[in-house]
Amino acid sequence: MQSFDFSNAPGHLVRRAHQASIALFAQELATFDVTAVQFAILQTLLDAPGADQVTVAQTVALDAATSGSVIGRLEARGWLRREADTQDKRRKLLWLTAQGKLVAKQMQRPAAAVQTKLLTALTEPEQKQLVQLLKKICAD
Amino acid sequence: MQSFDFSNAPGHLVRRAHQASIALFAQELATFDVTAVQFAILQTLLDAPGADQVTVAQTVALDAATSGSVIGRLEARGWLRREADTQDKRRKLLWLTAQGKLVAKQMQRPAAAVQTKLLTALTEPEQKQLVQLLKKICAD
DNA sequence: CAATATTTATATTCAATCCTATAATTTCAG
DNA sequence: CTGAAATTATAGGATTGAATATAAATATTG
Repeated sequence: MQSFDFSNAPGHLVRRAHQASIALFAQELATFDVTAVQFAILQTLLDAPGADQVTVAQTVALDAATSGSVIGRLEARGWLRREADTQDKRRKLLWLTAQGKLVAKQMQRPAAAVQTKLLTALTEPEQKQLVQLLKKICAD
Repeated sequence: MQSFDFSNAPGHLVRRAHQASIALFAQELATFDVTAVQFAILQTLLDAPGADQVTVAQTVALDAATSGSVIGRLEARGWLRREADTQDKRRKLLWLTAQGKLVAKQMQRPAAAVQTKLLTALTEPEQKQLVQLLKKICAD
């Protein structure tokens, strides 16, 4: 009398995989006390210094309200600063601080290790396949 | 000067897939105003009436604190009731109300539709493969 | 049996997440 | 140019989620 088969429901599996990913990230980057989303924002700004919040939110796949609050925490931490855009006064442009740049780079190696460990149960071809399949269902 | 390749990072893809899943669920079950986690708990109790919170939490893959708060909301909504276990007074046993049973069953069809729609971009063999791969990385 | 350890539920705290609304700007249409 | 529409940031509210601490009860060990 099985009501709903969770063990094979992709939605449920994706939630669990996300849980595992977040937990692994926290563990692997414990010294930095940073979350996966915070890391993503820092990396985005490493590549695109001076981006505004909307652009960052889109890059990282967050809505504007969420990115705003995460960015606020990164600012409080001294890893980035917000600067009003003189051209468009609605915008605030984001810049990593020197310390922000430094830690953002230091985080790259452990963050890459997270990706590896997350897939450790899979063979190499399976790993590639999973990434391809996930990309397909995430395509806008 | 690509710092970190998000587009191929499984952690990031899993987060986005989870986002998509949650959004689809909310949309497909809008009439019930229920979340995926709430649905999972209701289904668990349909199969295992009288389970305690720890058992439910394990079944659904949540920690006890989180499941406690979700269950509190379901109770407030009148979909389940908590009953102290006379054998073990630490425990509270959970039972769906008549209304809870009814809506839990009504939710099954749209919830199944979510699973289908989530994988709509994939071919049938790809769908099966994705589920298998996710199960592998979620295995305890 | 008594002291300790474990288990269960809950409260608290923090973060991420989204939604809605609001304020300030900017852009666009007429 | 003026009014309407769109954009940007932010605030507030709700849920999910985990960690930690606590209280109560049960189980285990000496």
